Amino acid sequence: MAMDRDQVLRDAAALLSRKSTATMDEVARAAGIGRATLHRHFAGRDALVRALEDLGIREFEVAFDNARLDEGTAVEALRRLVAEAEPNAELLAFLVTENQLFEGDEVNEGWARLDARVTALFRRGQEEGDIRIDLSPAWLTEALYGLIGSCAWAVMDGRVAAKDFQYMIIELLLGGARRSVEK
Amino acid sequence: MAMDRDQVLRDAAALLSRKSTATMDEVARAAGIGRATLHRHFAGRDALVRALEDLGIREFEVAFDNARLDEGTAVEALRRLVAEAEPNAELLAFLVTENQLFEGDEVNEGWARLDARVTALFRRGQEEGDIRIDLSPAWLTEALYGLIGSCAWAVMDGRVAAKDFQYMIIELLLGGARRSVEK
DNA sequence: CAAGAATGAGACGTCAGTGTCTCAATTGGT
DNA sequence: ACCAATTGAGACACTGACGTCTCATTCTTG
Repeated sequence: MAMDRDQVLRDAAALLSRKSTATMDEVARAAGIGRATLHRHFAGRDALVRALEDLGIREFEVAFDNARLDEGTAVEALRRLVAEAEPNAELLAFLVTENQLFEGDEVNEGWARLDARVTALFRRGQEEGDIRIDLSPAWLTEALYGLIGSCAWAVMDGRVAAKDFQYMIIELLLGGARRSVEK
Repeated sequence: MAMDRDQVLRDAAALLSRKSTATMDEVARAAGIGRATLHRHFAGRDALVRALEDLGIREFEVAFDNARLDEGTAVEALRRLVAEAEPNAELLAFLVTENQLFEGDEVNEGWARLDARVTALFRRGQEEGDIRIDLSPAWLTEALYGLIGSCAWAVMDGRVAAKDFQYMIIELLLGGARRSVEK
C-alpha cells in the first residue's frame, strides 16, 4: 500500500498532541507504517515536526481561503471557518499546544499570518457590531484555537459526538453557556 | 535558599505545558535550581510528572472546596471556581494537554472525581435554568479547561493581561463572543 | 507476467539525556 | 561564630531512543 504522507502526518499529530514524548516507533505504529518507512519520508523527529508545521499552515491557509473570511458577516465567516477547520482539528491542537516550536523559526511567520487573519475577522465583527468589544480579538483568537483543540480531544475520547463538533464550538464561542432569557 | 517544592512544580508545569520534551536540565533551570537538586527531590522524570499530577489534583480539590460549588447559583459558583483556579492555571494546562498520563493509573480516579464535580456544577446550572441545555455538561467541562489553559498561555505570551484572566474566561464561557442586542 | 519501486522487520552503532556520585560553597539555625 | 543541612556544579557510566543499513516481501506499473 502506498503511504499517504498527509494521513501519516495527521495520525502523528493526533498522537503527539496527546503524548508529545511519543517514540518515533510509536508514531510509526499509530500511522500504521514501519519505523523505517517513517524515517524514509522524514529525516528525523525534527523533520517530522517541521513537516507537521508546514502541513498545518498549508491546510489552514487553504481552510481560511475556503471559509471566505471576508464575505458576509463575521459571524457567518466564523461558522464557515470552524467547518473548514474540522478535518484538521487534531493538527491544530498539536500546533497550538506545542508552540515551543515557534522559537526564532520562520515558521513563526506563517503562523503569525494565520493569526492575523483570524484576529482581523474578530475585529471586523467588532466594528460591524456583531462581536463584543470587551473581549480582545487576540483573546478570541486564542479561545477559538483552544475550543477547537479541546473539542477535538473530547471527540477522540468519546466525550463529544463527532457530529456535534461544529455546533458545540460555534455555539459556545458565539453564544456562551449562559441561557439567555429571550431566544 | 531553601527550595520551594510547590513552586518548582509550578515552574515545571509552566515549561512542560509548552515544551513537553524539555530536558530535566531545562526544567531545573526554569525552576532556578540545579539539576542535582531537582533529582534529589524527584527520583526521575516519571516521579516529577507524578508529583505534578498529585499537586494538581490536590490544588484543585482545595480550589473546588474554596469555590463552594454547591452554594448560590451555578453561575456564581463558576465565577468563584475560575477565580480559585487562576493561581494554578498553568498546572491545569499541563495536566489537560498531557493526559497521556491517564493510562491505567489511579491518578485517573482523582481526576475523574474533579471532572465529576465540574460536570455536576454545569448540570445543576442546567436544571436551575441558568445554563443552556443544548451544550452537554461534559463539553462545557472540557471547554472550561481549554479556556483556562488557553488564557494561561495567552497571559504567559503577553497576549492577554494577567488582570483580565478571570474576566476573559468567564465572560466568554458564559456570555459568548456575540454581542447581544439588549444588555 | 516481469521489472522496478516501496515497504516492513530487524540488526547495529551512536548519542543525548538520565540517574548517581563527589566535593566545595552557601545557607540556616542555634 | 559554629555546625549541620542543603545546594550547585561537574564527572561518570548507563540506558533508551535515534538514525542508518540490509534483505526479504509486497505492491505497483507497464
